[in-house]
Amino acid sequence: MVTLTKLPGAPARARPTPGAPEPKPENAHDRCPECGGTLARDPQHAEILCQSCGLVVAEKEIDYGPDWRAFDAASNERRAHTGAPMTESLHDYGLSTTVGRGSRDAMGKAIPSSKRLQIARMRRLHQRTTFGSGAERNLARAITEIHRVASALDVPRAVAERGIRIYRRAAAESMIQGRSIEGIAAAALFAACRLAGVPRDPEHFTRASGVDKRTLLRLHRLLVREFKLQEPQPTAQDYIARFGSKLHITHVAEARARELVRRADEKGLTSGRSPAGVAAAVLYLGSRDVGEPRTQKEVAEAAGVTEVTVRNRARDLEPVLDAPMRVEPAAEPVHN
DNA sequence: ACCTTATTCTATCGGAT
DNA sequence: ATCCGGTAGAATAAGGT
Repeated sequence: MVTLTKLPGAPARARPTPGAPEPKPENAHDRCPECGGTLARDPQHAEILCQSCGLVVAEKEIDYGPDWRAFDAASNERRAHTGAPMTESLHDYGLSTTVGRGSRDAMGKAIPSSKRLQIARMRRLHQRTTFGSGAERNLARAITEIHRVASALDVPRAVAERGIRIYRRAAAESMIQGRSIEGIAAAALFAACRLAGVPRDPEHFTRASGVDKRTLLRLHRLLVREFKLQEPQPTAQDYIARFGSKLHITHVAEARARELVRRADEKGLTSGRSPAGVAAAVLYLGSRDVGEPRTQKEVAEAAGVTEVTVRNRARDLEPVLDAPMRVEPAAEPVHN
């Protein structure tokens, strides 16, 4: 724990800003004894130093500012001063205690040899009853597995922990019986990835976890159904900006494309279709509508779909084309 | 393990500009 | 020559029995 510093009159700060030693000018009466320059405090290093000559006036200052106080259970948890952080990564959240091995008791007194045997026995029993129970052991196995696969696939730690949380829930609701731990573990991590918006290819999962793709997806569906997990579904709108900029179209064309998607969604013309394909088609039609046409080939390439798909989606969209959003005045003047 | 359904992809062709 | 529009069959996804 870093000792915090605080000068009289300075605002109380409970926590140093991490990574920013921001020396701040202090009050006028705080002057450097050497050069008379302004003093500043550096909470990171618990020092007070002169801004002009760099003299360290005081070190290891005590923070006399108010301590953090907790008024409810939630802040109590956040503001607790002791203990390792809780984590999903250990089967018992890292909160369990164990019987130690030392030859001295908590007060530092030597433990008489007559009691040593008894304590060793307690330790053994304690371990067996906590970690040794079937459910705990399986949970630990699952967590190990999730971490293993997560690191093989470069899944961020926070996402892996979310996967573990899902697994715990599945275990709590007796969904593991009759299914493989590895399978549920992989599916839980897979679901966590999708929920976090960083989906992984099921193929990679299969390779990293040894769970075959079909099983993985089936268990994943089970988890989604049971827990009503809401995965963010990418929409065509999400892709328009990205593909649009690849195609170097103007905002006018992009706006037209968005308008088309909106109308198509209303009429249910996009459901079941790949959002990338829809995005490609509206960009094709939209850019053409506003007089900066792109070929099917170009939009297809930008969207990573084939020209056929562009054509098919474009054909689907015909019903919404009859009321074009005229951005520029009609090109052809009428003579008569 | 096998079957069903829907969608997209690959490959290809003919017509239009 | 390139673009466009359409078709046939393979591949894939998701699902059910």
